Amino acid sequence: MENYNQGDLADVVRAGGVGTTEPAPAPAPDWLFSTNPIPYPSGGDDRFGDPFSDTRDPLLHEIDMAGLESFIGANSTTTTATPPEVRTFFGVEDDTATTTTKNKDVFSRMLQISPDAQLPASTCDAPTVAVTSAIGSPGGIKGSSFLSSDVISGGSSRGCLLDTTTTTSHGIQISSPRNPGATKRRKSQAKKVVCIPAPAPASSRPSSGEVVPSDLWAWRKYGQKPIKGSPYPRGYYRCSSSKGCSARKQVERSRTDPNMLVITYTSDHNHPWPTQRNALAGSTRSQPSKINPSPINRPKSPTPQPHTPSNASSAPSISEEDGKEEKLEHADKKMEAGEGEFSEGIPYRPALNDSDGMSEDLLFADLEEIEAGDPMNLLLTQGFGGGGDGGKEGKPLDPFDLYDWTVGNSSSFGEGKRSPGL
DNA sequence: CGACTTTGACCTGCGC
DNA sequence: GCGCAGGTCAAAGTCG
Repeated sequence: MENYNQGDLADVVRAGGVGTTEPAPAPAPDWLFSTNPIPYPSGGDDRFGDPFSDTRDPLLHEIDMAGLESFIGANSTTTTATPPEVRTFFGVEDDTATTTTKNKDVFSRMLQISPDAQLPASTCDAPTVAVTSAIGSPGGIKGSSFLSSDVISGGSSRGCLLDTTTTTSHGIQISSPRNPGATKRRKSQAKKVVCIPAPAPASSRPSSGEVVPSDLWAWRKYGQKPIKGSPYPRGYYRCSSSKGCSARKQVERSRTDPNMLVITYTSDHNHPWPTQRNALAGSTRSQPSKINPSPINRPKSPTPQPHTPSNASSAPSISEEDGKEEKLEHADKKMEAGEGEFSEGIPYRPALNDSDGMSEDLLFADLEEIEAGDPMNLLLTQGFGGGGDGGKEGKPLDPFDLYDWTVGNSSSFGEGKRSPGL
């Protein structure tokens, strides 16, 4: 469900006004929220060529809007044109102020999407939550888009998925890389840009530095390039869950705000969520045990929901600066010990059933678990600051800790490590 | 052994 | 048409 369809890129991610390199002024621009209706769940024809587009994002299922309200809470700098749905979603309403200060902080760091998806790096410069409007999209912003793992789990509090689903006359071609049709549309290709606060500038890890949020999908890095004008390199990832999957994402730090990570999703997954262990194999490595996403990542629906990463830009990972290594290690050990794969409060169990056939019983049993002890759940219902993350030793639930930030796909993503072809 | 990361080279889109 | 910059490939090396 990459909820964006195959429309023109420009149509897909269209934000208004804020320029690219200039940090946006504090007040959120009008384009932050779509004025269009937000059909949720999505459907219709803007599915970006994803056969699974119909299915809702599992993550979506994880959270109920009510929870979101409190979860997303207050801060959002919203805008005038914010539709009720959206406002509610982001807790724009005043009464949502129940969210903790942390929550506010988190959102205060949220991103905005640049009008041009091509310039993601500059999009997140402003500490605001921006949601591109679904301009020209009959469907408007799809719920799943909002509730991507990025937004919810990975970025949930820390990031914002910007996705506008638009159907344009162009249509997108999802084809093999070398396929002219695909490569040709460099600028017209639909993309989703997600900005999330980055754990920290790669400074702590000069060479391997980037911290890439994980998500349910398995991504394999296939390239990295320095971007002109940006001190940070851009990493290129493709979905490794399925060979034929054309889903890709680019990860880079905002040139103006190193604390922000800009993730651009291109194309869509042509397969269901990875349910097999091996499908996540890669991610395990790059995102050591982290994959495990936060509870939120665990698909709630009985059947594996195809889903678009786009929504999920990320799952929880531990901040690099926050003792990520230790935590990860801990998590890994737990997994190995069978204490629960994906411990750390990460309910996601990809291997539950090889064939997507997780029984409802199991599923719901899991759900109960989630409801009972799921950090995200707590988060959603209680706001940040309180609950315990399953594996976090009862530490206060820090929104930032919640996310298991990967070490930039492990060791990769070293900044300036590579200067290929340039 | 399989999957991932790294990295130089190559290809292609896009602006001038 | 040219050159730049971005995007992808693929070989080599690494890791669990």
